[in-house]
Amino acid sequence: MTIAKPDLIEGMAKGMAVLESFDTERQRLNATLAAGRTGLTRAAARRHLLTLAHLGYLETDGSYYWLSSKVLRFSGNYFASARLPRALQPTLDRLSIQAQESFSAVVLDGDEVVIVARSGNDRNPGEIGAGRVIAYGLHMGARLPAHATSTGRILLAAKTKKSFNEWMKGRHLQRITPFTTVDARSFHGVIEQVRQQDYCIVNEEHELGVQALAVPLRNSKGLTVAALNVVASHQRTSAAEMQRGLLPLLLNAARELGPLL
Amino acid sequence: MTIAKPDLIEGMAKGMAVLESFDTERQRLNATLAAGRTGLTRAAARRHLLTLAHLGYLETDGSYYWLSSKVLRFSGNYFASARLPRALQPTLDRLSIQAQESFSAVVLDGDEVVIVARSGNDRNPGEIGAGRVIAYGLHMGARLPAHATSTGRILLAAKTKKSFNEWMKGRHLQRITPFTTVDARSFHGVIEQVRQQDYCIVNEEHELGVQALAVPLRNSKGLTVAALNVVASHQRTSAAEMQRGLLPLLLNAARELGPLL
DNA sequence: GCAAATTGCGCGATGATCGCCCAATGATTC
DNA sequence: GAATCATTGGGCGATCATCGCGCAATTTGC
Repeated sequence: MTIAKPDLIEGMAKGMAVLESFDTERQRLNATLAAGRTGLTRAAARRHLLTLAHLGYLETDGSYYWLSSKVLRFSGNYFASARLPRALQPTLDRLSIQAQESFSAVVLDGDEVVIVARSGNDRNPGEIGAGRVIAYGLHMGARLPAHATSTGRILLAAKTKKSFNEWMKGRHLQRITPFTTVDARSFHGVIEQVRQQDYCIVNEEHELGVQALAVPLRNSKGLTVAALNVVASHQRTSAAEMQRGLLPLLLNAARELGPLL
Repeated sequence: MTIAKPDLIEGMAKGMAVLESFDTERQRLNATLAAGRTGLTRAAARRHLLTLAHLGYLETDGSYYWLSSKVLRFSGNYFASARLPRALQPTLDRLSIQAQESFSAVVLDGDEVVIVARSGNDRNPGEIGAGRVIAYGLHMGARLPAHATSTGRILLAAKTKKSFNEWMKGRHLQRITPFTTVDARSFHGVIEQVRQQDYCIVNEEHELGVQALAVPLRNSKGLTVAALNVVASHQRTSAAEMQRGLLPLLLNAARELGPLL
């Protein structure tokens, strides 16, 4: 897939780049900004923005552009078609009711994990309309850095050593919090440990005050297809408690889900 | 937006058509099928499929293609940027806990409504892994026909009469269940009634055994920006009960949300 | 109120995309 | 089993959509 033949549509690639340039940091763009973010010329960016707006994927006030709800078509179709999220969602819902915690299932996409199913009432009660309404920004389709998350480490540990080494090759692990493991040698050790215990606890390496516990989801052939995790407040729950109270829950769910994946 | 200038990128429009041709009915396509669904030539469809696969939006086994989890980037970015779903989600979560029912917020997109926020535990307990795991297929980004849904009718009733008439112009209302209103004259009456009562109950016109109650969500300027609804089993809850028990809840939520929209 | 910077957009040149066509593969029938 | 038919993968030259330059209009800064 990495090898590009001379019969690839360039206009489409640029358009997708434009559409992706609307990310969490920059949600409203004009032609100049989009050109800057995508590397296109201003004129090209303008044409692509106009086209995308014409097609309904962007809304515009004439000079600035932003994503419209039409982009949800894709995720809607994905959720309708992909068996993975459909198979996982009921279990996640059940878990969140049983444990009163927040659960997510993710897959690996490059150096990030993508949330494909989630459940849990982790909004801050009483804070409705205030700053952050979805705690930790964990919505469907959200992407988080693989190296600093429990699920990411599970999925990295599931790679063959060769494939993992390739992934690490020349990679600079970004520091997210003061506790993030950024040293390559240490990180190799961390992954090795995950391989051995077959679960992963990450403590405040991605978000301060948050700790997460993840397990792999393997299909009936033993192939890891996703990772399942639970996040809890660092203050409220200790790592030991997590391991005692939540790990069996996750492992059970993973075992139960195996045949469906 | 409807007027297309001669500086619109055609390749991009075709690519998006290809990407959208993976819908609920057809989830796996090869070049020939995609060409048929989009109206492109087989050669063009093939190039676009290859391009999309190369960019990571599609996965392929060499001949067939299907959506990959990368399409969730867009919805992820949309959820991160759009204030509407962020503002609504906590309220919906609260409602579903209070009422133990399933709530959705939707916006209108052409002749369909798109779910932009939802909550509720409407999975069928004990049916895990069986046929339908997410009851009624109500996932984020799902699209439902506007004319047969409570929310759709709310949003249609919010249009000016002129705009509504344009929407109706030459439209054939599709029958979804034996109870769906398909006669244009009757439908005008239905919408008129929604205008007057400012809420909408729809009974088994979209799915047998399901009844829904919706109210408009208006911003502080009085403009209807979305619709909020609750669905319940027809057997379990009567229309009168819905009106008595759930309508006040919805109206309260709508009033509460007004300033945030 | 003037100058500098930014933005909107027309235009001719160019190269990416078009779809026809052929070969290879798979399906069907006798 | 062989021969025919249907379908698919992919090359090739022509053509037309896209490129980005550059000007005019507009906004910003002082």
